[in-house]
Amino acid sequence: MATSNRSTGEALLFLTDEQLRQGIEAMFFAYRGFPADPDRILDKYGYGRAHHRAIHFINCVPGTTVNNLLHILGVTKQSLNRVLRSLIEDGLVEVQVGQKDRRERHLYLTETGQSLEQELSNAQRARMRSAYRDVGADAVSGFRQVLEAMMDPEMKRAYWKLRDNEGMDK
Amino acid sequence: MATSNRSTGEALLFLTDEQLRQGIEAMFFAYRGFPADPDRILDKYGYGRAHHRAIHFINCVPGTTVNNLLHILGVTKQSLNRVLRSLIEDGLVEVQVGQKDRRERHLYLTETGQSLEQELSNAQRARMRSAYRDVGADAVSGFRQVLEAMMDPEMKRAYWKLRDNEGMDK
DNA sequence: CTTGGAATGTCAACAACACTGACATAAAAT
DNA sequence: ATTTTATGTCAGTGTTGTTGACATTCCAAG
Repeated sequence: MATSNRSTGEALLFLTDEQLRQGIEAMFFAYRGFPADPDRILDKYGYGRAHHRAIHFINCVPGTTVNNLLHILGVTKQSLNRVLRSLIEDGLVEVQVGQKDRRERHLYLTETGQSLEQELSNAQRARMRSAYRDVGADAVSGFRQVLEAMMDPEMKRAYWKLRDNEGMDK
Repeated sequence: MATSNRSTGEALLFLTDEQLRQGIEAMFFAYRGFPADPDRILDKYGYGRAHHRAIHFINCVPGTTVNNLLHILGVTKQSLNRVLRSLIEDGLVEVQVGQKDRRERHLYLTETGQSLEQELSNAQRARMRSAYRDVGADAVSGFRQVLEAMMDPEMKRAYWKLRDNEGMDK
């Protein structure tokens, strides 16, 4: 099991139940305030976190299909549809019927949608940036490593798929 | 808008919008699967995440008052009360009227409650332990540093208060 | 002792966001 | 021609959060 834990002494101190519990609680408290800044903005427009998530990932992968978005977000089509409908009605999201497969609906942010995305994004990045700056590059690297190691294989795939898609156009 | 830090060179590469966005998404995907293992256990008992959180922190700070728990969890008394009521009815949580101030209700886990807490805790720790082991102590340290830097001041206080309370008895 | 306020509990109504199940439509695939 | 896939929609339900209103209990100050 252990690779090279000679004495199993303090080499594994960070694996004690106590240390693990603190990590779990750190996740809880960090994530508790994490969406607070975007929430304030969303409130102004009568939207919730579900709208934010949809906007975020449509911006990330412009032209994504409904089905793809479903899997990224991990919700049912009924749940997503409710959110999408209001975003489309309000002119933040544009739907384009697929050219190759006309069953598919490709989703894009309108200019209005992009503008809200920027507003939300800036708010959320500000918190992250401030935290990153406080701790330095090495800590950030560790942060990312642990998060990626914590993901379910399925979610890790979604995460990397997004990173690969970056800069790609349809 | 662009955070190209040409003058400062690559020293601040981890502060680019792109890097920050990836950090945000890493948080999203990691937290998405984070409560999955406990959720499966809670389902068996007909409980939800709110019950888990209450159980977790009552276990952490035995004898905590309702009001204190309220602030830790960041919910209203009505919301917490619904959860507590079912936990008390089911015999997982015991209420003790305060001796000094008899308005206060001090909360404790019963043996049954502790047993469920262990079951949940073990499941959640397993994921965390596996992630920690994969990345090593340095990354874990960075992980914790970033999370703590991300917390709201109020939540940081709650977090440290819990850590101080450790090992204390009433 | 009376009054005020704090801590708690309870009831009702409501909203956001998730779920399931059922059904409809259009179009691709076989 | 039939099946499968992608999507949308309707109805119902559940968890978890919210406000607002009101009652109870009890400490503390006047």
